[in-house]
Amino acid sequence: MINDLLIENIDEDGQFSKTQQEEFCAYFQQKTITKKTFLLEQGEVCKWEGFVLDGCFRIFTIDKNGNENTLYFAAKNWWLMDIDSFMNHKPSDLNIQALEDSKVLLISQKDKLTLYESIPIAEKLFRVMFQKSIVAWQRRLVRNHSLTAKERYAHFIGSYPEIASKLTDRQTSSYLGITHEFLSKIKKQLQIQ
Amino acid sequence: MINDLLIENIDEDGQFSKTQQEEFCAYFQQKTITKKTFLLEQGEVCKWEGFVLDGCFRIFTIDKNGNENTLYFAAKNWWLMDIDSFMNHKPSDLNIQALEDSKVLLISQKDKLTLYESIPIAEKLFRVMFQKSIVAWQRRLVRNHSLTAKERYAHFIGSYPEIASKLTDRQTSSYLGITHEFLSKIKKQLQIQ
DNA sequence: TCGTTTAGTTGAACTTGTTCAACTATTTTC
DNA sequence: GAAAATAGTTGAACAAGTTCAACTAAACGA
Repeated sequence: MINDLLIENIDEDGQFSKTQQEEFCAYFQQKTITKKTFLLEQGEVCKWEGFVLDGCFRIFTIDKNGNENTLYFAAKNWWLMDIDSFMNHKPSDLNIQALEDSKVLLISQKDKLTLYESIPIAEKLFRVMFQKSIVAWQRRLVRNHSLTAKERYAHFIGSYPEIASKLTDRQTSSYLGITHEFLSKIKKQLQIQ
Repeated sequence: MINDLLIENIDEDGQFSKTQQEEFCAYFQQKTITKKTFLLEQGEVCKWEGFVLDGCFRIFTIDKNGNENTLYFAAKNWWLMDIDSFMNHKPSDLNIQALEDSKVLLISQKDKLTLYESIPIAEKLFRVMFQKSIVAWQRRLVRNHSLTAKERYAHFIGSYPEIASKLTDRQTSSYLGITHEFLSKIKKQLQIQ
């Protein structure tokens, strides 16, 4: 019952024993989500941490003006959750929606705590995962401050071509922090050149 | 030899025993840094994680055009480091400079590893710390995408008045992602209203 | 304390990105 | 397969933020 993709993702360096791999995977439940379904809607408490086995999700907020703001996309081999809501048992500000038919592994709050106690190495592996995530957020901030929208778009499709190809322009623009009209103009400019 | 500020910061819920508090603190070395001194310069490997006892630091990048981009400020009771450089022993992209005479506690890479092995609870406490940090980065991104520069400035001085009061406008503007000229104009507008 | 550097201010011209509206193309749904 | 909804395109007017240059104010170093 070991899920290779999951184990490979969290335990790159093979620190788990075979038994631990099995126990680790046993905490997760597989779930199938159809396109456009919300895995989490703002207002709900996020009761799980998720790992994408297949498909793609968009994690986004909606502000008071109704504008959507995409935090990130989670395709195969990515984690997804509202950390704040999950940690503090409070209503989420985030929406998590499947962009296509998808499969995820979910672990509940209770099982996550049990996991950390039962497999102490897991604590370390998730700490490292969160550290890497911070680095990625810092880099994104710097890009947002130092690059133009055109440069950010080029960086995005260059860095995540598989994800970018699955998105509508509206979804891409809400990730880049620009309007979809302006993205349309950027794409036109890039064609001409 | 227990440093109350440090213990209070990392172990809010009092999970450490007295002995563990002492051992934890023993890994840290105090260092005094004079105003304008760099605790880390880009190109160096970040060999420590730091905790600010007193004073204030600015953590920033400099891009190819020479533009400075401030990731964050670290005042008393904040952590500071280049996570990527520290984790992966690679040259840092970041600069960390004291804005005033400051005192920090530093823990070396080696001691950090020893600490995690010797006090397993520390692993959990740092994991939680990193999780909180991700939440903060996500919120900052959403603000950058959904608020105007004027609104971001108002949010910043409202949220961190003590830090904001120590900064030059150039430092503040490099945090907000705008030019210092434009910040000057924003401040004028806010006065008139 | 004087001279020099650094920081802040202001205005004018400019660039980047937004808004709104009208249109076309594509998907979805029944 | 038609109708309806959603997505993308384009243009014109506008707003937000930048650039450059010239100036003033403040801080710093010898």
